[in-house]
Amino acid sequence: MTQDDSIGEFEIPNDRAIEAERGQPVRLGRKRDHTRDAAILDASLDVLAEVGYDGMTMDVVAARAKAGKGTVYRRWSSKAEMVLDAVARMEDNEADLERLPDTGTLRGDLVAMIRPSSLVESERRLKVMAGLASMMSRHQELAEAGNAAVVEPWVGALRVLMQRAADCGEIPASADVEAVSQVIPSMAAYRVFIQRKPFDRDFLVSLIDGVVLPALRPGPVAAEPAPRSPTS
Amino acid sequence: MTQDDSIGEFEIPNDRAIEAERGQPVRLGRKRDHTRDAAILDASLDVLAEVGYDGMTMDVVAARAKAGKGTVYRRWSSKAEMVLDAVARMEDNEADLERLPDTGTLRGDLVAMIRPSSLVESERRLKVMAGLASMMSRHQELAEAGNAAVVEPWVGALRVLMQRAADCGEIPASADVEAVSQVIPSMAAYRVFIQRKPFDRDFLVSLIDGVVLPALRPGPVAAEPAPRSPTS
DNA sequence: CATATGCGGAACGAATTAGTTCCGAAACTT
DNA sequence: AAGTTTCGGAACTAATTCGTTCCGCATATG
Repeated sequence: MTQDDSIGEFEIPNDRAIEAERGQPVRLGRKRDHTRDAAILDASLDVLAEVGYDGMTMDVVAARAKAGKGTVYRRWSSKAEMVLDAVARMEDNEADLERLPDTGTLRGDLVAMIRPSSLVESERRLKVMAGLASMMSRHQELAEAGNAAVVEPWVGALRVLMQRAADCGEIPASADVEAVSQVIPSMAAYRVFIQRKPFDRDFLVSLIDGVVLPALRPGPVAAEPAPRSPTS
Repeated sequence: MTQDDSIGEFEIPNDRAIEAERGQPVRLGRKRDHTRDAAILDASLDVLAEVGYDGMTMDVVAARAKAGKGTVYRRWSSKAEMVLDAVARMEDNEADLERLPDTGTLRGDLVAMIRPSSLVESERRLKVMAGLASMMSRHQELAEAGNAAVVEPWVGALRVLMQRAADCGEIPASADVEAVSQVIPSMAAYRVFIQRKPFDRDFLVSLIDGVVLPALRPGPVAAEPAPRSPTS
């Protein structure tokens, strides 16, 4: 700054000075529209669920989000980074799993977790996982993001419900809560992308009544059943 | 045939005539080496398990099998057909699942199915499935081939063991054998390509003792546990 | 021996696609 | 008003890969 600078200019710092001070750049020009971020990431997840990582092209994603590719690449430097971000942010929108039911019985709680909206959302997430599957074997970070966003919150919620039932004495303390809480998510994945059967309320209820609750039920304590003679 | 044809020519037909009659062409030239088929399909499965369908290139498969691409395309008209054949033929090599153990107890049978060679083979098959996953959502035929080759024989073997135990009265007739027989394969898939933890004997034994056998165990018959008051 | 096919390998053509660049218009700062 | 950045959209570049074709050699029939 020159000697001619007025005091006024010195006392009322310009935006560049503010930027330098606060580390929050006040940039010239049109501001970035951050609602486009969500639109692009959402389009990514849709395409991912439909055709998988390798079948997904940036042109299709941009077109579906009604965005130019320049807008996409201004935000993420590559397809891989965009997908990673899309998967990571799925984790945030899980209001369902935060407020757990408390009906008085474990069965009531498990059944109460089945709501039409969560069925649709869970199926979409499972399909996203399937779309990532072949990529996950090569990309460790992506596998962890997928697990953290799709499966782990679900397992965690079920574990809390089961642990609470164990603490209340509704199920025996010896129950393997850690293993059983993985049964529903893993069999859901098996059903959605191997069996390709509908992921609906009936399926989950029969899983709860046919596998989960029986596995947690108190049983003969250390009463080894007598071996039958081999049925040769 | 003309009137000049000798009787000899008529009675000893040439190879072309044999071909026409039997529909088994007797072709000129070097014969196709069918041991190359297996080498190429095996290389396909290896590459498929490593990098997935879309990451797999025909050049790499041919090179790994020490074959030229011409040799490959003489056998299958496209990458998709080759992979479909490779997956379908996996189904045949399942000697393990044919001769089921019969130890006298269900637990003994289930544990007896865990052998080092079957662990390795199962893990490879699960990785092949993972490599196909994103493709399966688009290609119905491939999804069915994968299921028939990898999962269904495994589920089927477990179902037989469990059904036999039910018939012998070792487990209650009310047990949901159909659902429980899917637990081990689906949780194995979950472990291998989502959790990415080792697929070993300890995992399977703890699954048998922590989930499968408890779920099949006789329990309080229609004894609804008293609801606790919600833990508000 | 003449002819025809299969072999591994390399080169080639066509199509796809990640990522870049440019356009005109809109929105923001100075 | 002037300058700067973002926007959607289109054109472009460079790399990859499927599938074909050709080569020289091996192996089969006639």
